[in-house]
Amino acid sequence: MSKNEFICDCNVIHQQVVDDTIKKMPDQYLFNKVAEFFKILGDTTRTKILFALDNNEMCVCDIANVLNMSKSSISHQLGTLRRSGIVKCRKQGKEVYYMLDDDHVKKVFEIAKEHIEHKS
Amino acid sequence: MSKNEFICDCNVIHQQVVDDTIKKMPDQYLFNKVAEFFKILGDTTRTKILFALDNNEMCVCDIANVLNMSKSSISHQLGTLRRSGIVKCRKQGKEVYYMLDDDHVKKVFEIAKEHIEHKS
DNA sequence: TTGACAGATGAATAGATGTTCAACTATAAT
DNA sequence: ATTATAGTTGAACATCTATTCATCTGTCAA
Repeated sequence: MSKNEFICDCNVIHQQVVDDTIKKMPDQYLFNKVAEFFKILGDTTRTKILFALDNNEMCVCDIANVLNMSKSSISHQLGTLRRSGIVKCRKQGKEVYYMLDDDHVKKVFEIAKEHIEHKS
Repeated sequence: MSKNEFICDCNVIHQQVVDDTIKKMPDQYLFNKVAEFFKILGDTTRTKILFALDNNEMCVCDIANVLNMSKSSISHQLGTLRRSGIVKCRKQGKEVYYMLDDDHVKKVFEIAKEHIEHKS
């Protein structure tokens, strides 16, 4: 595949607007990162976990009980959240305690709630 | 499936924290809505479309050209964004112009960018 | 040392999702 | 009326992803 190959199957109607917009578009990397961030938040299980951790740090078994889901499933999702830098953990004995590692998540949640309340 | 059936396969370790957290959890409906909102934003094509519409309204062909993607693909994604109340459109002749329909989206994007810049 | 339990992890499966393709509607121009 | 173009839409396909299952590690207690 050539770098300059065009996939688009239709004509430009407003050349000026298209050119200006292309000039202003950030690079692919940023879009991927942004979409990745939202994708992480776009799952019911993960949103519940993050909400549960909003006030307290919690161990895996406690989170599993709050959500009434299997330990394994929760552990997988916590791994995803940890690799994304959204939660962090500390080990104490047999247990692993998870907590939020990003103030941005709280803010984003607030705005999402506003959006939903506004639309409904 | 009974309403009271438990799927969780492990013991509660901190009963007080678990009880308090369950009490504070919003209902299923809100979690679904929040996750749905983020899921919509969690796709590179859609994030690009929203960014492109940040300054100007644009017709489908123009957006397709900016992203160098097929008309059909863009139209499908615009449908998704419209059904979620994130963009709206107006028809003029043969063309359909799309624009952002939610101030919350801009705010959420700002915070996402902060998050990414902070982590990298 | 042995048994029990918290947690992690890879493979497998089932369900969700994005793009393509083809067919369709609607509007404008000849 | 006919033709061309903008846009929509449903089906098909390929890819991605969440949960489950089985297995593994590490820590504590007896």
